[in-house]
Amino acid sequence: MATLRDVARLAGVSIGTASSALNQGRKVKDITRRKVLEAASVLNYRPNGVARDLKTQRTDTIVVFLHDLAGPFYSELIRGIQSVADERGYATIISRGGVGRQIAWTRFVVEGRVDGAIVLDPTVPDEVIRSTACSTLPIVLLDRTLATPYCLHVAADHEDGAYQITKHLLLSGLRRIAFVSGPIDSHDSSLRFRGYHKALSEFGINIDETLVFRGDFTERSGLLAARAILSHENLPEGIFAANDEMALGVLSGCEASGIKVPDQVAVVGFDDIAIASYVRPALTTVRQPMYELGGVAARSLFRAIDGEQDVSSQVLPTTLVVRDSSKRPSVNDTPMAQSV
Amino acid sequence: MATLRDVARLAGVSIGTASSALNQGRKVKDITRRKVLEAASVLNYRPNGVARDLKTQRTDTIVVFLHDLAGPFYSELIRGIQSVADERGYATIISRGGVGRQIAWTRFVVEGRVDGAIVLDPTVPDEVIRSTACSTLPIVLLDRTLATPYCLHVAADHEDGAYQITKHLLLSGLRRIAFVSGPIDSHDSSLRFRGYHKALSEFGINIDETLVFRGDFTERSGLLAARAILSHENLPEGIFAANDEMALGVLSGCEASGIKVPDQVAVVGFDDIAIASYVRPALTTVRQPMYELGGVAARSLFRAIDGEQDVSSQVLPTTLVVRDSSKRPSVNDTPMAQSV
DNA sequence: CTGTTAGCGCATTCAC
DNA sequence: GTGAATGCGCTAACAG
Repeated sequence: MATLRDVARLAGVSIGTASSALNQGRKVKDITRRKVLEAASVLNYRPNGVARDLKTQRTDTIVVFLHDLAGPFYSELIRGIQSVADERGYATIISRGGVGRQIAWTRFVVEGRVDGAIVLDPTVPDEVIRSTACSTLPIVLLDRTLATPYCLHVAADHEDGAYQITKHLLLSGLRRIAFVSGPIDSHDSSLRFRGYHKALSEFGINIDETLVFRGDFTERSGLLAARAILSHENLPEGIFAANDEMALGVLSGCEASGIKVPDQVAVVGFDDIAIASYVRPALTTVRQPMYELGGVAARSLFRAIDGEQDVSSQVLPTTLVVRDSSKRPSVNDTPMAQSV
Repeated sequence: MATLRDVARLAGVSIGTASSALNQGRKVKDITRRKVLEAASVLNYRPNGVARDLKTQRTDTIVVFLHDLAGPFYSELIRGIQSVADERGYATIISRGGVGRQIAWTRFVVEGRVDGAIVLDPTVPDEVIRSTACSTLPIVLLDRTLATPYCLHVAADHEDGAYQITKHLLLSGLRRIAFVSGPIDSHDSSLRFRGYHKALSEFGINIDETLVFRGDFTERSGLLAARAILSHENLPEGIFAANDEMALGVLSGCEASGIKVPDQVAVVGFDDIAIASYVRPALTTVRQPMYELGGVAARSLFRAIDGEQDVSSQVLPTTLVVRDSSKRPSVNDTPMAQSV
């Protein structure tokens, strides 16, 4: 592989001149530039990025850590991030969770092969983040908070989303509403539960412990929860699953038991995954503004990279998406947003 | 940020010794190593990966270029790739298409910040790949062929998959089968058409040009194709859409026109996306072994990185997935009961 | 076992 | 405008 030195030699100039001819560094006579460019082309010269990064102490690259790529909204998130990274001429690299996450974390974040990181992966331990975030490596946390320097937070308003969707059920006249939670250590799930709780309180309803079930965000756990719920002596009127996957499981469970949704029981979820609008009945849910979240996260990160000190945490609003799974036969509902 | 020199000084050893104490380079007396480790810990030392990459001329990183992340099987592909990259201690970075693709391509591939690349993105021009693939940067192409050195190919057997699914319809007694293609320049779509053609030929049926429609792999184009097809003077008995998204559009089109699937017309797709099993009727389709494809691609890439010369192209078998959308009434099926 | 030294390839400062 | 020289931080080869 040809190096800058080879190009310079062939062009009959110094290495410094070759460098500034190739980049827009200092002024170079037009003839000289042409010579250098031609030599570079002849030798099929490609600058060595690693050497440049070492010299300039910048990589112009950010990394995004995702737990999994399967979710449909991750794509939106990435698009949002990229839209602002592209503008700045930064490359965006995506790293998926799993076994290799530690390798990637070490390589990119700890060993400084990127200028900043955005993390949406609950399995990255707090302490790991705390011990790596620093002035040369700011980190933006999505859907999680962690009070430590050089660490910013961006999140959708899960609590409000849960509040809205619960209220939607309450306004439809439902009162006995079951809740299927995510894993016990899920921050999102707690916030959603809080919103659920808040809406009930406003209607003077206390949490009925027998109507709260624990899932783990998988479809299967939703199915199991549905079985438990449907075996309850008196059926709830609504079921709020803390995410759509579980809501799909609940739907299957109801179908298997011959319970009609929404006539006998309304079912709602959270996230608005793609399948939500395809399943029958189409699922009422809450949509997070993933594209915007990505954009805001990236902008915050760049501000931190630029050395701005106090970039505050940000919370973005969610949207209620009303579909068939919560449409009561008798009630006129008030659709806020609409489905595909 | 502390450097190796700082650590060495604090530990009272030479920089070379510090280096070999931190890595598993050469033998270091246990006491010395302990001193170095402690100094590193005190200074919160982190090795500079960029400097190391420059020195060692390796990055231990591969990049995967994907057109989009939204597709559900991309996640599987990545998992397959990672499973083998992880084993080798390589980091896997994912790069999405779009505006930033050029930035990423230049930065990672051209400027040598990775050791190899896997490309599943039809929008990367052939010439770009041809001009960058070299001994220091082998490239594995997924679902595409390009005869050029240091460039390998891995693909699912699209033709055979299409052949199988068409034959499945033929064996169900259908004869007039429409085909909805992808974009004209899609290699995948051509191969699928070829399989369709081959199956028909075997049954002594010639291609009926009036039954071939062009789509662009989007759901919307499937819907449009369905409209065109259903306006045909005599309805076909089956519709083979070259991918599932379009098949979903066809399904919508049939529903909108009051055409019953599969009773009046069978509809099949290709890819087995997640929604395929949720839609009603559930979609008959062809599944690509994405996880395996990823694994095979990564293994081939590593072989090339290791300097092996002739790594041959590989083709992996697909699987027919029969669901309701192709079940003819005569085949004794109860359209009343449904299950996931 | 450990210290010294020479680059990896490039951008950049200082002379001219 | 251009050339020569310096060093980014590290690994590895060479000497002790």
